[in-house]
Amino acid sequence: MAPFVIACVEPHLVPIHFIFIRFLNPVIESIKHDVTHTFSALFLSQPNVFTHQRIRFEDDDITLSPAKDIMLAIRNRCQLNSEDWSPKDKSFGNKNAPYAVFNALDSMLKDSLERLKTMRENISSVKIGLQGYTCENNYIEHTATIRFLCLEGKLGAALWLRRKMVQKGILPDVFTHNHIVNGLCKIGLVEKADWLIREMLEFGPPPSCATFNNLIKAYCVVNTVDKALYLFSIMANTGIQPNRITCNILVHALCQKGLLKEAKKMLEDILHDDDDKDVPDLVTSTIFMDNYFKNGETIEALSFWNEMLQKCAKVDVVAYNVLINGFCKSQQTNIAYGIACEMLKKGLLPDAFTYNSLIGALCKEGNTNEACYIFQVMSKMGIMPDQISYKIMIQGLCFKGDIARAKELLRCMLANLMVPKPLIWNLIIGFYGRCRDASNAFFTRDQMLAFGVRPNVFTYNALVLALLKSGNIYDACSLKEEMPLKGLYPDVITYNLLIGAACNLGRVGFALQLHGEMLQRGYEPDLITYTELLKGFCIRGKMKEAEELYAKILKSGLLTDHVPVQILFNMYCKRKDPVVAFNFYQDWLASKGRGYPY
DNA sequence: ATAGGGTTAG
Repeated sequence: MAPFVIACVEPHLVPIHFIFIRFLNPVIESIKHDVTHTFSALFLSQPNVFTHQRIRFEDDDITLSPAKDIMLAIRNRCQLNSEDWSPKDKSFGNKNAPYAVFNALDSMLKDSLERLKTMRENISSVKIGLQGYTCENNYIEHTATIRFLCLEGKLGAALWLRRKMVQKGILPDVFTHNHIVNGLCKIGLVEKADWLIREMLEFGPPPSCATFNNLIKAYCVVNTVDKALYLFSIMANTGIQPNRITCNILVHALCQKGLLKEAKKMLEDILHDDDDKDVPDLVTSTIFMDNYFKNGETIEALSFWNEMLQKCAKVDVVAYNVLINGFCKSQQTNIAYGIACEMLKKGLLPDAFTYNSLIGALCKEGNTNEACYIFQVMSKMGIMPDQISYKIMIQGLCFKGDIARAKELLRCMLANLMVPKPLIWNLIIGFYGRCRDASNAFFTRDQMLAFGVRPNVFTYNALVLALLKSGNIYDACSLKEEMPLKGLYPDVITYNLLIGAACNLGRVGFALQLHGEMLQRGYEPDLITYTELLKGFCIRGKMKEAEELYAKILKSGLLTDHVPVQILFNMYCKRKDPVVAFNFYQDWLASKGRGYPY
């Protein structure tokens, strides 16, 4: 992908890089060949291994070819991606880009040389493995491979290799197992990780505190804190002492669920006989401070900060970031700014989180000039803006209507070899949609596709909006039909957009047809759907249907804003039914008094 | 060596 992006950004730089590729390619190819052969030899000595296997687990199964994955794992360390090498799109020529591109080329060169080095090392270690075939060498090599496979997310292969080792009577150590547990959790196979820990408890190696922490964290992430707590109790039963990290994982999860009191209680219980319980843990305090800021309780948050300053040996960048973000979120950007300066004076360097918080706050204030300035400062301080920085800036600029600068930043990303996530493209497309500029919306979508970014439901909804705003309901509907062909499905927003547009055109029949289709496909209409339909009935003067629908809304308990009420009220007024309108209004007030939300 | 807190979310 990287060379492809360079090609698009700076076509005139192609020759330099091309020479570079041409120079390295024969070397790379010969080594790739060498690696493949050495590995084939290694694996072919075991007949069943090379055939593609289907590994079946108790509760799930993953189709994979472990040997291939393992070989790829080794080769990936050596691979230079020279495939996508074609200068296609020349529309991104930008005079400011060469420096960035040279930097990128420079780092790619270093990277490639680095890869060549590891490749040589790998080959020699494989050859040692073949000739010597000592157990110790194999053990080190295999556990390293397992770890690498886990980092790559190839857990099927990692588990397979582990099983092979176990079958040969060699048990990988607890660190290797922890990598597998962590890897399984990262790709969402939490149950599988749970199984592995049970396996470890039964057959060894005995799980460590870190093993449990991995799984406890995973259960918290998928919002099954009860399971995490259960695991916590298992831990105690098996004689493994929970540590600070265990506490922090659980405290964090409980706080996020709004169970602050429970979190504090648990902490007290665990730290009951801890000698230095008077010295607060920096991470724990940071979690509490963040939680209080998020609940809008600034004074409590600050009391944690003061305690940290007094009792902790030193505070760190994360603690400062929580403080800065807290003030940013409460729209006290100047204070946040001041704290960032104080942080610098203490010798703590702000990181991407710090800058992103500040930029976000400035954008929210509408101060995009200042935000742009901080954005530049960030780069000068050596912190490269990440996808989030760009997202915040582009969103702020689009909101302000400054599409020129927003697009400039998009170009900047591409020049820095960052491929913008769909969200960022969607912001630009959404802007054009709101401006009724369907042609630029689709042009941006095409650029997105050209950079290999797949549109998502939000992209389609933005495009549907663009078409509807420019009065083209027919094409908007075709777009909805196109979605399943691309593996995407319209959602409630898509339907609401179309239903709303149909109603505005007075085509209530068509709106109802869409509503029916929505129900048929299993989508639950929401308040917006009903509000749009209500509007449609009122526009066509179908008072009976409107009133029936309103009754349905009331009954469903969906009425959480005043819009449907206002639509009906305006209708009664327009129809010169002042008495009806007044009574309706009175009824609504009374229902509010009885505890209805609106 | 592995595990903990902070920035986005249409």
